[in-house]
Amino acid sequence: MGRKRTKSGKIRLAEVAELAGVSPITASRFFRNPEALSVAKRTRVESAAKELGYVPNLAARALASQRTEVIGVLIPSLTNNVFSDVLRGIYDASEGSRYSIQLSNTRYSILQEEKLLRLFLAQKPAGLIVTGIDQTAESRAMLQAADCPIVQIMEIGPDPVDMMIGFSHYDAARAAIAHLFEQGHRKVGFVGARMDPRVQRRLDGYVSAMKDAGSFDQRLVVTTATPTSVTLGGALFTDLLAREPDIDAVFCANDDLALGVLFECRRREIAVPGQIAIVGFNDLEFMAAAVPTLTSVRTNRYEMGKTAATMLIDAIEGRRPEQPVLDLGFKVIERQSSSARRSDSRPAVSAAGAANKMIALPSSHD
Amino acid sequence: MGRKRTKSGKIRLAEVAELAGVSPITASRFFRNPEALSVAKRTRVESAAKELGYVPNLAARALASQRTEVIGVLIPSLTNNVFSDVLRGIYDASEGSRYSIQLSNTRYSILQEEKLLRLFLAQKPAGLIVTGIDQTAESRAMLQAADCPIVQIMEIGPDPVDMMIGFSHYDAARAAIAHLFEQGHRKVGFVGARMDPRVQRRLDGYVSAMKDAGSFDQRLVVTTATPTSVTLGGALFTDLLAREPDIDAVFCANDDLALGVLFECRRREIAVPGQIAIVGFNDLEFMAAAVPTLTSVRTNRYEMGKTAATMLIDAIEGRRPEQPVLDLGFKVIERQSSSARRSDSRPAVSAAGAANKMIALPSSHD
DNA sequence: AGGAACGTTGACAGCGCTACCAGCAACGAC
DNA sequence: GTCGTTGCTGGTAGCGCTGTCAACGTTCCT
Repeated sequence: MGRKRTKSGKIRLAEVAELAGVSPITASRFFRNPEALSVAKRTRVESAAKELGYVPNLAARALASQRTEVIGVLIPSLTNNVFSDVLRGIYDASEGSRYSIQLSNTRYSILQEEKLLRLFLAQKPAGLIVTGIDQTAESRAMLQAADCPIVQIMEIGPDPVDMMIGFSHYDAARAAIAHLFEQGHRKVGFVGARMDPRVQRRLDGYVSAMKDAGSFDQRLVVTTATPTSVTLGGALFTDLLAREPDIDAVFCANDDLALGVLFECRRREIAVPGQIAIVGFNDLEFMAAAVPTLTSVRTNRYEMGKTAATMLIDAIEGRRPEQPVLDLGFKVIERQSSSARRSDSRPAVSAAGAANKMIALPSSHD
Repeated sequence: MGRKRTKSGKIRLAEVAELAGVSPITASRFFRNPEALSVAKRTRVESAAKELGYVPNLAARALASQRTEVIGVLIPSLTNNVFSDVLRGIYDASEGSRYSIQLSNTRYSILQEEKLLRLFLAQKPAGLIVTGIDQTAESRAMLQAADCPIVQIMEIGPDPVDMMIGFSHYDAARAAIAHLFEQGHRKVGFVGARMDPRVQRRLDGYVSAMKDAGSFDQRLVVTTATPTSVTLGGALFTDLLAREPDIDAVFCANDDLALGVLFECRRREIAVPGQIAIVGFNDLEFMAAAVPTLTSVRTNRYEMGKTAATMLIDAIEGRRPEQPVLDLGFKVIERQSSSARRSDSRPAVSAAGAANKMIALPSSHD
C-alpha cells in the first residue's frame, strides 16, 4: 500500500484493476493485447474501465515501454493543395488507430528536414513519413539507422530507405507531352515554379519527350524558384510568349499555373485551345470547372496519404507489405483546353454537362 | 549507484550531470530555468549537454511534471484553403518554442469535436486552439473546466471561453453587400455551400443588409449542405438564375464558389460585371489573377493562426494578454467583378460598412 | 499416471525526469 | 555575534505504466 491514492478523482490503471478485481498488469494487458486475457477478466476490465472513464496516460506508457505511438510526418508545405490532400489521407488512416500524427513543415529545405528528422528520431517515433527521395546524406543515414518503419511518399525512385509510395513525375510529364503531340500540338512550352525536386523531374520528363520528338528548345522553358501561384502562372506565360510568340501549347508544372495561363490568355484574347493548348498537373477540382475545361494529369494524392499511413501502421505492427514500393500511377485527364489544333478559334461554349464527359483515359502508365 | 548505466550510448540527464560535475536535478533545472543556476554551473551543464548530444526525454518529463508541452488544435477541415493558411500561422508561431502541435480534424461535426476534445484534455495539453464559437454544451463545460489556456479562432462572439481571435463574419458580409449597393447593384443573390456556422453568419449578414435596403427576397438565397467547390459554385448559380433570371449581383460565401460563378457566366456568355457582379469571400490568391479580377472580402487567416498560437504560448507561460478578445477585422477588396453597373465607371473607393475595423481598399489590382 | 506444453496471471523493478523540501553558504540587519 | 534572509544545490520519492520472469492451473500427449 505504498502509494497514496491521488487526491482528485484521477483514474489510473490501478483503480481500474481494483474495480475489476485483477492485478494492474492484467488490466494493462487488456489495453494492449485483449486476446491474451480470459473472456471473463476481459469483460470485467472492460466494464470497469468504461465505468470509471479511464483514459491511459500516454506519457507513462511511452516512458515504460520505451517507444511512442507517434507517427512523424515531414512535408514541405502546409498550404499547397497537393499536400493538404495527402495529409487528409494520412489523418484519415490514422484515425481509429492508436497512433497520433506529429506534423512538421520542412518548407522545401532539406537542411530543415534534416534538423526536424533529428528532433523526431530523438523521440523514438513509431514510424515516419517523409516527402520525396531527395534527402541529405546525413538525413539518409539517420533514416537508415532508425529502428522504425519509414515511408517515402510523393514519388518513387531507386533505393527506397524502407517503403515508398508515389508515382513517376517524369513519366507523368512525358505522358502529358505525348497527349499534346497526339492532339497535333508541336511547339510546347514549359512553365514551372518553385522547382522543387518533383517539379524538376516533371521538367526532365518534358525535356526528354520534346527531345524524342526533335522539338526541344531551351527557350521554350520558363521557370522560377518563386513559390507557385495563379498570378505567377500569368507572369511566366507572359515571359514565355515574349520569347516565343508562336508556341501552340503550354505544359504547366501545376494547376495553379495552368489557371493563371488560362486567365492570361483570356486577358490577351488568345483562344484556348484554338491558338494555345493548356495542360496542368495534379488535376485539382477547379480544372473540370474552368471554361474551357482544363486538361491535367491526375495524381492520387488522398489515396497516397491514406495508403502510406496504412502501410506504415501495418509495418509498425509487424505486418510488412509484400510490396514495399507502390506505384500509384497517374492519368492524363483530357479536357477541352488541349483538344486538337484544327478547332475554330473560339473556345467551345458547350452545355454545362458536356465539359466533364472527357474524364478518363489512363495513359501509358498504370 | 543504484542504476546501471544503460548499455547503448543512450544519453540521459544523469550522464550530462555527471560530466558537468553537478547533480541531476541541477542539470534538469538548466533546461527549465537556466537563470536559477550560477553562471559557472550553467556553462558547465551547457557544454556537457552539447558534448554528449543530449536530448531530453519528453515522455519522462511529461510523466514527472504532470503536464505536456503539446498544443492541441481542432479544426473542421484539412483541405479548405482557409484552414491551411491558419495552420501555417500556427505552425510558424510554434516553431522555435518548446511546444509541439497536435492537430485533429473535426470534419465540421461538433460531436466529433466533443469526442476529440475529451481525448485531448485527458492528455493534459499545455493549451488548446479550437475553431469557432459553436460547441456542444458538454464541450463548453469541458473547456471551461480545463486548466489550460484556450483560444477560439476564426470568429468572435460573446462569452469567450478564454481567449478569442477572429472577426465578425456577419459584419463582413454586410460590408460586402454595402459595397455592391454602392456600386449600384440592387438584386443581389446569395450562394453558399457547406453552411457551417460561419457561413451561416455570413448569410445572416447578407439577409440583414438586404432587409435594411428593403430588397430581401428568400428566393435570392441558394444554399446547400454539400462541401464547397468551384464546380458547385456554377451549379448553385445555375439554380439561382433559373429562379431569378434578372439578378444583377451574386455574393458568394467563399472564393471557390465565386470562381465557379465566374466560369458559369463565361459559359453562358453573361458579362461580368456588365450584367452580373460577383463578390467572393476570403480573398484567396487567385481572385486577383482572374479575368475579370474578382472582388472579395479579405480575411487575415495567416495572422489569425500566428497570433492565436502566440497568445496561447504567452498565456501558458503566464503572460496573459491584456486583451483576451482580438478582432482582426476584414477588408473588402474591390476589383473589377463588382464595379459599377454603367460600363464607363471605374471601381470606386469607399469607406463603407458598420464595423470600424473595416477598411475598404482602393483597387482593382493588388 | 506423469510430464510437457500451453495459456493465463501476478510481483517486481524500473523507464528518465521533476516536485518537494532540506541543507548549506553568503550576506545583511539588529 | 546572532538571527533571519536569500540564492543555490542536492536527496528523496515518486509520476503511471510496462518488460521480464516466475508461478499457477489446465490440457494434451505418451
